[in-house]
Amino acid sequence: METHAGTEAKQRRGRRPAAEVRAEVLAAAAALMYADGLPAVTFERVAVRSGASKTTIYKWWPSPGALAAEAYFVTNKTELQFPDTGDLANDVRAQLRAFVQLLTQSGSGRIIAELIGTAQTDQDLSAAVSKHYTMPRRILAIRYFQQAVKRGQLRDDADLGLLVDQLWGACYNRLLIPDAPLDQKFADALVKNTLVGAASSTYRSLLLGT
Amino acid sequence: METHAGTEAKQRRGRRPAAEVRAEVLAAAAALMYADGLPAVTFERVAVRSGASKTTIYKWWPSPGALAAEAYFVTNKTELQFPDTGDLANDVRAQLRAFVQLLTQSGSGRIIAELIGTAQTDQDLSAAVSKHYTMPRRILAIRYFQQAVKRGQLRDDADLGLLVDQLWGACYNRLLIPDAPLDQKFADALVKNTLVGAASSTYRSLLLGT
Amino acid sequence: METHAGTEAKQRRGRRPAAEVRAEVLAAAAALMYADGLPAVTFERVAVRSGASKTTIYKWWPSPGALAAEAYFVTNKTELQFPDTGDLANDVRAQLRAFVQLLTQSGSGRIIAELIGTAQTDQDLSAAVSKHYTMPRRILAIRYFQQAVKRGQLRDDADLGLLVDQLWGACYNRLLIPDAPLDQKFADALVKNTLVGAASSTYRSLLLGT
Amino acid sequence: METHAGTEAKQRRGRRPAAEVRAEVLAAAAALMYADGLPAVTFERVAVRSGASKTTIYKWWPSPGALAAEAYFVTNKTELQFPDTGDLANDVRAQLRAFVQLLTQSGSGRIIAELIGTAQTDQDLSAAVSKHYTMPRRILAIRYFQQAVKRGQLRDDADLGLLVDQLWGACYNRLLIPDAPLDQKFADALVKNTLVGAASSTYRSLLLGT
DNA sequence: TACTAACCGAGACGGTACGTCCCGTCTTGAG
DNA sequence: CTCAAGACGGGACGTACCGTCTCGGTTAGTA
Repeated sequence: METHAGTEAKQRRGRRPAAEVRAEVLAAAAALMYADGLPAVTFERVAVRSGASKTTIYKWWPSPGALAAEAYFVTNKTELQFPDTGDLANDVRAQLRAFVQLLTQSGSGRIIAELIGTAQTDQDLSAAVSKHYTMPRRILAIRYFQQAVKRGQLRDDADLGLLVDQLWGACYNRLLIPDAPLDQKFADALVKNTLVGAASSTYRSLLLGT
Repeated sequence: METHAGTEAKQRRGRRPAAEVRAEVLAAAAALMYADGLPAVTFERVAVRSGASKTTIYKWWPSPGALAAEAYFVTNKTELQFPDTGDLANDVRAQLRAFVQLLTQSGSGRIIAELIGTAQTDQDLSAAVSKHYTMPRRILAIRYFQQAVKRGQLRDDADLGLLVDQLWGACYNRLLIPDAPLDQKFADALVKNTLVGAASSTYRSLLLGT
Repeated sequence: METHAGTEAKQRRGRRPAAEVRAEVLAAAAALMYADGLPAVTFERVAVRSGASKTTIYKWWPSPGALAAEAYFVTNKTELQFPDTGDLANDVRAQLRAFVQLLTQSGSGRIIAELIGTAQTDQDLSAAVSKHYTMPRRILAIRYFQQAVKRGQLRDDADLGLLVDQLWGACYNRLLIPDAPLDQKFADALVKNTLVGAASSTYRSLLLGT
Repeated sequence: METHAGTEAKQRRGRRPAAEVRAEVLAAAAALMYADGLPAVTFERVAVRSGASKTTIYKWWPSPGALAAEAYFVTNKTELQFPDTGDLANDVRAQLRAFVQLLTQSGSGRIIAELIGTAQTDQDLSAAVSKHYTMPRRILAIRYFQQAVKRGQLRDDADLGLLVDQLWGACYNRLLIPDAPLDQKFADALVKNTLVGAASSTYRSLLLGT
């Protein structure tokens, strides 16, 4: 309690409030991540930068990737919402445009790519990304699509989960395997094709006619 | 021991043919990769296992990832082909089924995922994957789609590159972000929806009618 | 398990008698020491093994070494005695043989060596060893020697403290710096030489004659 | 690259001559040891102070203690010699006085004590101390005693190794277990008693008479 | 054919991160 | 309100890897 204040060199031994430490660790991880990318988020550097000890960090996060993931999610607590105006194409287009915007304009694109990339060899990170990021968004989209089915905008037999992979998955694909550009035009075309299909009318009839 | 000095310990003196060394390095990298995954492919271990020196390996590959990529491509020289029977849906479905098969049944799935994952933080690997793997396959698919346009099976204004992302990209998405299963059923539904669209007939007319 | 919550997990709440806790701590320390040597006696492990908290242990012992020392002394409460039959050589020989026996046959040898060793860099342990172990034995020996002087078996001007170092100290030397064997033969020779000296009779006369 | 010299920040990567590195490591270890005692000699600190990497240090020394030992021996390359003037008592007294001097006056006493102490729980250090320090000195003393036997100054049946333990061992005992002072008076008394024995003349006759 | 010069692979080096263990201090929550 | 349970900062351990650089043996070029 420092009755006689003034000690300050010897400070910082012993226990500090957990919440305080956690916040500092996450802040340090976020700073490193935004500055130098995911590989810069090591337990070692985070410990030094945050003033926390490695022991403490190991107690709370299973891997540097998982720590980075939480740091990202905490600093990017975007409202999870999928506005429903009743106009399927418009709503989805708006969502996808925003998503492409996020991946390309802000610094988030690289970080998300690195998170997903690292998750391929880090089970804990993979679980964290799925639980706190991709899965909630998938569920939200599917709920919206269920409404669209009720409104008669989507076929009754449409595979709603598949739509997510065709729309957002295609964007992730262009993010992670950049053989083709990821932009608004792509988003718009994606929405259209997913809804109306790429087949010519004659071939379409053939496919459905059977 | 070593009564006749140099019988086999000294074997490795003098310079060996570059091609021979390269082959051994790639073989060692492949063995490590299949046994313990991509993180096991380090210059250090490959050097020990292959008998080559680190210096040599550094001369030829810019990063462990790039070495692993080449090791994978060399040991998986699948024929690049896209059989064209004239039946668009069937041809694409066959391709996608084979692709899903590759990603799920063989050990390739994990390795491809790890390669793409690591490529997010390894420019050299990213370039190698694109140049030797994804890009050639994208071009092949687009060429096929161009034939399908000529045959009147795809709309004239269809974005052919986008189709690749919707079909293969969706598969990669389920591989890299495993929130939903990647199987034959998914492949089939993917083909159908990409060609005919998910919109109900009424909403489809609305979208196209305008 | 735990149908009625807290049946035995919560057992350790409320304060337990200090004596009981002390005993458990010492028992845990002794167990660790005999099993894995002195370095295994850490506050951390003793706390876990004994169920006591580190705070408690810190309150009673200044260092792991001091704790280990007490654990050893408590479990080895050998009667402090120096039987006096009146026969100096026999009495001392018996004592020394028993001492060598202790150091070599039982597991005590290693532990005593480690205690003295660690005491070189642990003031508290050094003090504990001296106070509870070496010093009492030194005093006992000196008292016996004083009797021997009175009986006319030792020279009046003999340095009695020095005799302790020559007898027991030599044994400690062979324990701590094992360049030569520590056995009964050594003990016997030690006693003889300490009493009669190593000089030849002529050289002895020369030395004393002056 | 770096055709134009002058870079100096990037220096110190890659390999440096082994001898140079070894010397710097030993110097750093010695400095730490003399300044703060043996516990200050950790691989970590030595690495930082010497500029060498931990990997390198681990390659050459099995434990911090062994490193410290070598650092001590290197900086204290005292001539190994045992001057033989033909006067046994004088020669031994001179040696012992010098030894006591070393242990008490210079800073060596504490270091030797800590080395021997740590050796109790460090096999590698124990071996190093024996091989490079105690054993050579023991042999030297025994050689001298053999000459004294030839000269008729020591009894023919004297156990020469035992004399070492009685003389130097007793000193080590007072160093390591400081229950009694270690000084010149002690050294002198030690020499005398070891040669002529502590028994009174009557008791001595009794002992020998048998 | 001997003899030297250039080259190149084997592997030692500095740097950095990993994950673990321990010490000594301090917050916190159970009694 | 007290005190032990145990979380915290600090720091060392021993290992693995990266990327750089020295060293010494081989080969090729000279006498």
